Amino acid sequence: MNNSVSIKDIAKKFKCAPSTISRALNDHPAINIETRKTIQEYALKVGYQKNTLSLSLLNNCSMTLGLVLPSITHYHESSMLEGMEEILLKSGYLLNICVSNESHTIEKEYIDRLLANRVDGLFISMAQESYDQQLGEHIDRVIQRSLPVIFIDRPNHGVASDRVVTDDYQGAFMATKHLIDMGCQRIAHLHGPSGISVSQQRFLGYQDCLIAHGRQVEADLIQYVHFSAESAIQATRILMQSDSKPDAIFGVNDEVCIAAMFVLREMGISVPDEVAIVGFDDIPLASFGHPPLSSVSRQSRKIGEEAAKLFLSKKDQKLEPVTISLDPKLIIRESSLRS
Amino acid sequence: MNNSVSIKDIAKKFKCAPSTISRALNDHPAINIETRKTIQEYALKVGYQKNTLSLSLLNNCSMTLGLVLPSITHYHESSMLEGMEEILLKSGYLLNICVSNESHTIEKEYIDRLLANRVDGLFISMAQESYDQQLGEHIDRVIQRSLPVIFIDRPNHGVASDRVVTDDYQGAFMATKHLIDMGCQRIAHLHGPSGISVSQQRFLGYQDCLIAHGRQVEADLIQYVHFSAESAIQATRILMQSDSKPDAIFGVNDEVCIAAMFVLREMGISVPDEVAIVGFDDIPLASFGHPPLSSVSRQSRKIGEEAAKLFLSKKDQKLEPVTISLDPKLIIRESSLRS
DNA sequence: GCCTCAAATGCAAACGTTTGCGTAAAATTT
DNA sequence: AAATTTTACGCAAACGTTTGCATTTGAGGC
Repeated sequence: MNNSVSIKDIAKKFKCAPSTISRALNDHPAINIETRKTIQEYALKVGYQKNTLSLSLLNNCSMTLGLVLPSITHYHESSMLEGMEEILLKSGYLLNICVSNESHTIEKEYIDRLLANRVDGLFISMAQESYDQQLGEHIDRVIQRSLPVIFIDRPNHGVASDRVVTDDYQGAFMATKHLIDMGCQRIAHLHGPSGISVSQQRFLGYQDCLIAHGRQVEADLIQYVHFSAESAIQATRILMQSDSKPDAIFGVNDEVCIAAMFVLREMGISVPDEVAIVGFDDIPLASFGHPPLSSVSRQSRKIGEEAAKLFLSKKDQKLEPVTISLDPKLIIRESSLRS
Repeated sequence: MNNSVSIKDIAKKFKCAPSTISRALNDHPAINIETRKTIQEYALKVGYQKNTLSLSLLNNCSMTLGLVLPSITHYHESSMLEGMEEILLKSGYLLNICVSNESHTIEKEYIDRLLANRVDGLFISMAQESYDQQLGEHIDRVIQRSLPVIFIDRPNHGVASDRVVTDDYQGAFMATKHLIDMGCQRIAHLHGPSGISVSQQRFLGYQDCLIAHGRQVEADLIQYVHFSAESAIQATRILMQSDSKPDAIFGVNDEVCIAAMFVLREMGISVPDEVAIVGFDDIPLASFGHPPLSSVSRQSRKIGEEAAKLFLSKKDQKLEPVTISLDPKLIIRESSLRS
């Protein structure tokens, strides 16, 4: 069943103490250089591999981290994961991935398992359920263990904590400003799920930009959608069939905007001339939309990198909570370009 | 630094042996029912959490699995991961995610770490480098440990092994057949990276279907691309600027097809009338393409589920290697529909 | 008061590795 | 040759938990 060879096994072979083998394998100078070589060669031959579990137990350090996400299928999330992996690979860590599917129960269960497995730190983007109902005891338990907890995108309520986020507010402000600059008069917003920080910040940026430019924030120009394309279809129809149609749409992410452009095309409404559109996330396919979709790029990959780096700096010294806010960048393409 | 409370700590508090605490927490009947309750309450109060590492060491079973993927940003991969997670969540496992970025060196490094951490099994989609150069010793080492290894999408060379795949050949055949049925005469193929099983199978399906219908397989109708949209741009231009233009394109995945449609639109070539297009993977945005993209759906999520189930059935009994091949499904949309 | 039995709990080993300290033998210095 | 140093290795504890077996305690039967 278990074919793995241990230091003890090797010790028996050489009729010496396990400590000698351990030192030999770690190239400890106290061991005769030839003995070392012999042992190392033998270990290689029989495929010895250090059992990290015993060390984790001993040193209270597992070199394993947890990443808890509501989902992973969006480009932003998977791209962020790749950035994180790149940094952690170099530092010798492994990453446990946990998809909560926006469920508080699942999130809690995963965090329990991660704690039981003694991860050295936790990256988390909180499930909507946890965020909505302000359920944070499962996170508190992690913090009480004095484990580094780094929030990604979605913070927890109230408590000061380490965070890595895009400045969604600023991104939304820029997008809205751009639409205003393009001469749009009635800018609609496809608003993301209401409980989520990202949705809220993007809405606030949109709202404040309108106000800052002396515009009204009209309730019937705001439609709520999920992060998926499907949910944007009906929302766009409602917007365009209302008495006071918008002449621009700022969407909470690119998927909903691409779906919106699809509906507009179906309805014979031209983009950007009749309705200009700006999305958020700058997914790879945004530039191949019809027309190419303007979007706020949020440096997804870099968010992962920064989160990983933040952990590395936190793990040794106890520092004050930090919020790293990455600047979004407005990528202007045809969907919002009016002459 | 380390705030976690152990069974020994509790034992001291109650002035009894660790074994008593252990039994009490596990509701062992040998322990007085009231003692049990007292101890359990205390454990809850002080936030005791079992240290799984010690058990992993003892039982040689970590309840942790490894997943090694070339990348994670494509819909197919992340969706597969979600399916896998769903099953593993129920079974109490955690998943270590490792992104090899198609590099053999990184893949090897990750597998080393996974083995050192004593994962109970491995899911892997091999890096192109490993596959191309037939480098498989790192995998062999895992198998020698008699750990369940389950290949996803990309198999290893020669060796009989457990696999979960889409029937790419059949999917490509269906797509090509559909284009033939639509009256297309010159069907081009955007061929994926040549070393990869998925590319090869899809090309073979395309080729065999053409031959089965008495068509020629013309070299200048085949263009090699990467899996990304960008690389498809030039390929499509070359195809359409050649002397003998195609009147249909079957692409190795949806991203390249969406990019191809973009170029065609730029060139004023109508889809599907002048060029019909069918992709592969059926990503969520396929249906919102201009026009909506026909595509072969490969049940990505189910691949993950099946892989996880296969592991669960393998972990106890040693069974013969199994290949689970999921049927692809052709989703016909406007991009290939000719009247 | 002695024996038996059951109930409740303790002991110790095990998993694999590291590491401070001890110790033997060999090499070097007086 | 004795004293000292160096070299090379062994011993044992530690990490947290489980578990078979031993032990203690108390109750009940005779």
